[in-house]
Formats: sequence, structure tokens, C-alpha cells
Amino acid sequence: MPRATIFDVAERAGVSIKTVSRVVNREPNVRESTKERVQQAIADLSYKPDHSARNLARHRAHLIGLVYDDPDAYDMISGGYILDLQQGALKACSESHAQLLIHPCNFREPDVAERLTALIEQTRLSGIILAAPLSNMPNIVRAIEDTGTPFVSLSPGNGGSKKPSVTTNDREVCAEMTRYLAELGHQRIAFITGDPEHKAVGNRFLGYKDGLSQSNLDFSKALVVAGDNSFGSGETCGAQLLELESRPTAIFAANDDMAAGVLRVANRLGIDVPGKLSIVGFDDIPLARQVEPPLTTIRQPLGQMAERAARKLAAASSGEANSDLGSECIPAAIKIRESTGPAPDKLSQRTKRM
Amino acid sequence: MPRATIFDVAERAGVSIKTVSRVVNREPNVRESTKERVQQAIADLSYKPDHSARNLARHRAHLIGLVYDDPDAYDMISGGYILDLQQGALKACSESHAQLLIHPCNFREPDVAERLTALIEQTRLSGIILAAPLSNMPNIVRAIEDTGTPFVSLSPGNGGSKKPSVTTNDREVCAEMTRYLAELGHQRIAFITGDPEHKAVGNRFLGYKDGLSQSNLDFSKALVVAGDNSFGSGETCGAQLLELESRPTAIFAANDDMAAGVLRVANRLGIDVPGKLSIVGFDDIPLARQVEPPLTTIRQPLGQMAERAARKLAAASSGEANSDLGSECIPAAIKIRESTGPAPDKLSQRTKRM
DNA sequence: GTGAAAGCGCTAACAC
DNA sequence: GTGTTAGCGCTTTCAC
Repeated sequence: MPRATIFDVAERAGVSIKTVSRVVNREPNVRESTKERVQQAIADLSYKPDHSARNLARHRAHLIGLVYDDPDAYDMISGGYILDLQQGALKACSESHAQLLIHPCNFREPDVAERLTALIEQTRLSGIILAAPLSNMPNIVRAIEDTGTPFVSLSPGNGGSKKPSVTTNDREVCAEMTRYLAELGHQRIAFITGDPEHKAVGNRFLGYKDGLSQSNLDFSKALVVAGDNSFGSGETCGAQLLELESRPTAIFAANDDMAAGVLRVANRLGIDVPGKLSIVGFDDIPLARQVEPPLTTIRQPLGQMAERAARKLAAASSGEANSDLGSECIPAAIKIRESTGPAPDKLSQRTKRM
Repeated sequence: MPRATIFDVAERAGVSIKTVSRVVNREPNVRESTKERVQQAIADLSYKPDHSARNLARHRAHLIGLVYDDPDAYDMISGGYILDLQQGALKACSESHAQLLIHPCNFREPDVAERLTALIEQTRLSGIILAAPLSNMPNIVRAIEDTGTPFVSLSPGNGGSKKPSVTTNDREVCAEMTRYLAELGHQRIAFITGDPEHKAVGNRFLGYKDGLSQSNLDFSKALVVAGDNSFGSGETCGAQLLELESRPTAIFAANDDMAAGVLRVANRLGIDVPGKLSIVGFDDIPLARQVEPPLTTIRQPLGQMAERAARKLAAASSGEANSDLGSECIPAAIKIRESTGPAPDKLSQRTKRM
């Protein structure tokens, strides 16, 4: 037998289709008794409203797009953060009976914006979650704005902007982490920066500098190298830092994939971690706990952030009054594990290095 | 100005909407000259067909659902294989201008089937890719079948079935890997099984046994322990095996997460890999190359498998003649890296262990 | 509180 | 080759 439509339900309940529509959409002005009759009919026929028809009539789909940087463009990115993102967004979506469309995109391709526009207009996305670093690419943001679709940026990293966003306290928590290392006695703390396009990751670097000065440690350009967020770049940068004449005793990488790369290099070089070298990352992806020793890192609440973002969009799209989809910040937290320890004793270190 | 509809295009091109529809859908029977006029009008107005309207009229969305086991249900699964799956499916979808809906689900929950049914019926999914181990759960398969939606299973692992599927040669390649270990001189090769629900993973175990006998090695139950595909279980099982009186010299884990878990335990115990212990996994997720030493493993072509599956579904949904969506097998390949080596010399090993 | 009627933007079936 | 006419299954006026 064919699927039940709203007409079938109306007939069975002895009401008009409008009334069925009302109870399905939880609109007011339906007597309790008729409501129950309708619900019974819905159950009897196992009626399920058709999304296409509904979206067509509403001029808007109950669909949220999750747009993020394509991990395929990198050299070994474990991508755990993407699953986090998805899982958070999915949670909020299922609560509001919305669907999630994932749209990884490679911002290096010339037609990213066009494709994004096409996606939005064709599917009539009701909202978009734009993950960093795409959230700080003007062409992408503009493309979305031009469609008039509500969107919230994740970690756009630009303090000034007034656009809806969900961020974390990258800078502050990185300062805290740096102070933690300083308190362990580390004096030469190196930093591996991430993708330069990624402003939130840039804030991590600023936090590192803050932490240094708060700990009365001098900032040295020689202790900063540039990675691109990938594991591969972590290896390269790590190798570079560990060859330095006056080697750092701690390395702070702007994300976990790179930190894991450093750790691998240290292991290969036979450098004891954390005995001779402390390593910290950022994100707390599964990989952080899968390497040996497990990484001290910063737990970025990516799942929660995406969830919040999706929830805002869902609320806005269902026209809730107080849904301003403003900005908010969910703080990250330091996770101390086994890749950090007291700075090596200077004397023994010198001996060792000869 | 409001979005252009098919009427606007028709008017501007001086044709009927049906003709516009024809060119948009690449149907035959349109004169080249009018086709060009229409395309020009489409470009001028930047017309984009509305998916909801189209789906409603067609009784079917251009939407493919990717259904997989929720990684959140496990203790540290890096999830790299999910991204692989998504990426492959996404590739095929974008080629056929379809969208991808992801639907992770926890098969331990009582209402999985219901929720899946609701998803399918409401969104009128045009096809479903069902990833293992869900592809061998009768209740889930039945739920999909009841909706009449075309679907293809990924690695269902049941040789007999005639349902459309894309598989890999788990058993054969695992036999090959086992022979490889045997050829390196290993005599005590242990195996860590995966999720018992997961038949394809079960086939890996069969392959291991095949390889053993092909190498004239005895199978010993004592060398088999049961994991659940998670990193955590790999640690547990690894520890168990390494405590054995007559310790294995090689451990074959049914997936990379577990192999990485074993590696971590070996590192902690100070057991040299691959000097004293060889470790191999299955999947070739990024993690396999991120641990130290990088894992010898089996590259499962998950991305390709998902891509093939999506392509079949897309073809079937656009009513192509020769789209039987039958079954096919994409072979996996052994990747030798640094976690395997010759079996330790017996003498030195005995000495060591005293 | 409830219902009738008019679309939403497209495809499908058939006519020309 | 091309156009006409009905829907698809729902939401929205707006009337009662």
C-alpha cells in the first residue's frame, strides 16, 4: 500500500488537512480531543510528513549545512576534529528534527564559492555552520551572506566582528598552557604555528607569547616554526627545532596532529619524552591519547561548539522569538597527560648533549 | 529580487517550461539552437532548480544516505575509516549532483530501525549505503528493505547473500599477511579479533587461520583474544598476549586502532618493535602512519568502496539501463611499514626473557 | 477552533 | 521538437 498522506490522516480522523497540519506542527488552536484523534490516526497509518513537500511550501528546508575544510587537502590529518564537529551538529539536528548536510570544501579551488552558493540555493539550506578556517575567508563568507542564509561561524578568530559565532578561548588557554610549562621550569619553549589562514590558530600563537611574557620569559623568533596543521608538518618542524644548537626543552604545537608529529620525531631521535622534552598540543583528538606517551593537550569543545551553533540555527529557523544567534564562547581546558614534565636539569642536559 | 523559477527562464528564452525542464534534465528532443537559448537564459538569471520541488514531483530525492555505526559508542576509535567512507561517497555524489546525508547510528539502541525508517520515508532517500557492521544486522537490513529503497551493503561479509554489496577480500588478504609473517620466521602469531557482530572482520580471522595452515603452522586458541575494534580493547588484549608464558612474536590485530593499542602496550613494556615483536593491523587509517614505528597493515579501499556504492545507487536512481547494482569486490593490499621484521632469534629471546 | 482554496516549483503524461 | 495540463504533499492565507 502506498504511503499515507495528510489527506488520509484527515479522513481517518474526520477533520480537515489543515487540522492535521496543525497538530503535526504543534500549532495552537486545536482542541485537545481532536488533537488526540489526529494523533491516533497518524499512528494508525504510520504517517510521516514528506520533507520535500513541506520544504517546498515553506520555502525553506529543515536542513543545516556543515561546511568545513577538506581534510583530504593535507598530509595526514587524522580528522578527528571533523567527526567531533559532525557529532555535535548531528546531536542538535536530531533534537530539532533537522537533517545535516556535510560539505567539505577545498578553499584552494577557484570555484568553492560558486559551489557553495549552488548548494545553498538548491537545497534551500535553513542554516549553515561554517567551521574554521573557512570562517575567515572573505570570499566564502560573502558567498553565504549573499544568499541571505543564516549562518554561524565556528572559531572565526576575529575578535572585532559582530557576526554570529561560537568560539573558544584559544588565546587565554594557550597562555595558561605556556605558564604551566614555565612553571615546570622550562625556559626554552618552542612553538609550531598552524595554517596561517586560520586565525583562531593564530590566536594560539598570541596566547603563547602572552604566557611567555607573563612568565617573564623572553620571546625568541628562533623558537617559532611554521607548520600547516598536518602531522607531516609537525614532523618537519619538530626535526628542525630539535636540531637547534640550543634545543628547546618544551614544544608547544598549535594542534595535536602536529604535536604527534613532533613526538614521533623525538622518539626516533631517542629523545626521552617527557624526561628531556615536553610536548603539548591542542584539540584533544583521539590521537592525543593513542600515541605514547599520551599528549598533554587542550581539550577544544568542538562538539559542543557545533552543537550550540546548530541549535541556534534550528531555533532561528523555526522562528523562535529570542533566537538572536549572537556570539558565545565555550572555554577550552588543559588536559595534563604524560608528555609533559619538569624541565631537564641543565647540568645533566649539557653532559648528555656532548 | 526573488529567485528565478522555471517560468522566468521559459519566458526569457521564449519557450515553455517543459522545454526548460528538458534541457535542465538533459533529456533528448530539444533542438540545439533552442537548447542554447535556454542555457543562456539560465545563466542570465542564474537559475538553480529547486530540489524540494523537483523531489516532490519526482517522488524521490536526489539524496543518498550513508549509514554507519556510531563511533561514539566505542572507547577511542579514531574514526578515520568513517572519513574515508564519507569522502568516497561524497565524491560520487557530487559527480551525480546528489547530496549525501550521514546517519551514524548506535545499533544497541532499541529504536535504531524505527529512526532509520523515519529518515528514509521522510526524506525519500534515493539510495542507502549501509556500512559494516550494520550491514549484517537483520533488523536494520529488514527496515531498509521494507521501505523498498535501493541500498548497497559495504562489507556485509556473508558470502552467500545475493544482495547488492561492495566488499573487499578480507579473508584472502589476511591469509597473505599471515603467510608474510610466517615467512619472516614467526611461529607464534597471535590474533586479536574484532567486534563479533562484524562479519567482515570475522573473515579476517578466518584468513588468519588459512594463512597459518598454508604456512604449516598450528592454530592455537591460546593465541587468540577478543577485542571490539577500539584502541582501548587493543591495549587490553595486547597486554594479555604479552603476559603469556610463551609470548607471541607477532600480533595480528583485526584493525589498526587495536594494533595501535598493542603497539602502545609494547612500547610501555619496553618491548622492541619490530625487533622482539611484530605488529600488524588492518585498514590503513592515518593513525597507522602516525604511531612509532608506523604500522605494517592492510590498505582497505574504503573510500573506493563507498564511491562505487554511491555511484551504483546514483545510476540506479537515474534509471540507467545497465545499473544492476550487483556485488563487487575491490581487493585490499598489504602495506609493509616498520612494525614488522624477522622473528627474534630464539636463543637470544630465551636469554632475554630470563 | 476549524476548514476551503490557492499556491510552492517542479515533473509526467500526453497532446500537438 | 515542443507545449498543456495535471498533479506531487504540504503550508498559507483568510474565511467561518
